[in-house]
Amino acid sequence: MAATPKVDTGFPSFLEEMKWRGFFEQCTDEANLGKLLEEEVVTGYIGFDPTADSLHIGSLLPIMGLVHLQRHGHRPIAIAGGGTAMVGDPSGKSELRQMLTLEKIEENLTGIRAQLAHFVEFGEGSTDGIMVNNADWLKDYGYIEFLRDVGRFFSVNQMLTRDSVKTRLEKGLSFIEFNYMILQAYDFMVLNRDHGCRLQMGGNDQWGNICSGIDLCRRFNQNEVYGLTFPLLMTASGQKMGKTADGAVWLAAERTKPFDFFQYWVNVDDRDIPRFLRLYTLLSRERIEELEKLEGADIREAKKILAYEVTSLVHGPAQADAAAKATAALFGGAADASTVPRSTRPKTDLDGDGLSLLEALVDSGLLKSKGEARRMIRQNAVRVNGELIADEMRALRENDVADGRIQLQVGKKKHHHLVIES
RNA sequence: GGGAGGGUUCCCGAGCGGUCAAAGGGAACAGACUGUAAAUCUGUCGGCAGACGCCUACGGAGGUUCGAAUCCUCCCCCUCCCA
Repeated sequence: MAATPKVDTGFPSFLEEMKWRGFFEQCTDEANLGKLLEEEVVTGYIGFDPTADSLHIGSLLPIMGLVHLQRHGHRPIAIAGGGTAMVGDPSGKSELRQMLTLEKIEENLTGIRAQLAHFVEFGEGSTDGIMVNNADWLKDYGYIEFLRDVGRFFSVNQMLTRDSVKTRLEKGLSFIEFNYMILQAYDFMVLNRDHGCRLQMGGNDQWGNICSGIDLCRRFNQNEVYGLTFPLLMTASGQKMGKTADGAVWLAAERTKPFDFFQYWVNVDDRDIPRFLRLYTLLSRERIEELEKLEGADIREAKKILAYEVTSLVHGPAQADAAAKATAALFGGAADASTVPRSTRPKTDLDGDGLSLLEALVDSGLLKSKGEARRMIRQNAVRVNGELIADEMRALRENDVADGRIQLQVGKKKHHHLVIES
């Protein structure tokens, strides 16, 4: 079985590239990990939480971590936390999160599995990735048994010193959350034992959990394993990655349309561009350094490239092309508008009194309620076919149709075309 | 188990019988300015209705009152102190 081929990355080593790209926050034993990576194919893993049926931009960073690992000729494991999702990680959260049902988690796993396959080559070869679900070994483990097998290796004293626990001690921490660390450590032990996994990566908030896993591997398997964490990303404006008014930016096309996804990246703060190019694209070092030199309005070029590259990674080149084209049409004045978000309506909707603009704005998904639509019109934010609308009672009629469509616009950035079918 | 303090609109957080769709801040959105950026200024920020207004909201269920987010009862949840 052929292994996924190693890629010429232009970097001397995996760690070098991770550092340059900004993935490297801290590492448990850099010298020895570096040596290991040089000597053999290393299996490394990252866990993903199946809290929704799609991953969002926040997960893109760890995903890219796996991608780079594989490109350097190592073997990535993506572990879906089907078991641990039932418990809930207290790290970085201020309160107990909602518990998920088993069925819901199963459902979510299916979606996530498919998404990860876009990034990582899964298969049987020596450097092909694999995907596992920790529910397989956690779900039916008996409580008493687990305590005797695993619990005895954990010191409560030490657990209490972990940041993830310590910060929650003031607000309160339920016992179930307190156990999360043990479960994650156990995961690492299992992957080490059954798959020879020697490295766990994750966000820096996972540091404590990773360290616990390393300890457990040493005690259980007498194996030396390593941990590497990524920085916890904030945008330049201090926001968590990937949050917009409508919530998270998702990787699933059904949740966040490729066009909107593309737009998210185009609208990124100037200050984030260098970092994002390094973290979220596979562009070469030379190319990125070139783009980083851009200043002022020229940064927009870099943004478009960033948007194209990321969209292409997530949705494929065809979707990225389409989004780029639509963007050019809407913001650059190019003629081709064929890829702008659209919906169709029968011509008869325009008969009689016509179609209420308010309704059209809401139905198209541009705005959430008619009230909001009214407000937008009052604020001079709504345009039909490029023309500013002042009348809330405006109706769309046949003479608004040009070229088979009516163009709706809210604000500067939200566009929608109503395609009229006769 | 006993005692104290809490649960308010996306988040934080005022309100403690009518003038409350609820102060203030943050986030977000829109307008001006720009480069589909940032900063700044202005405006908006539960739903329906052109408007009058109507409806839904202050942990849950009842009750008192002309009238409750505000008072009473029971329940659920959280924090703290004692055991």
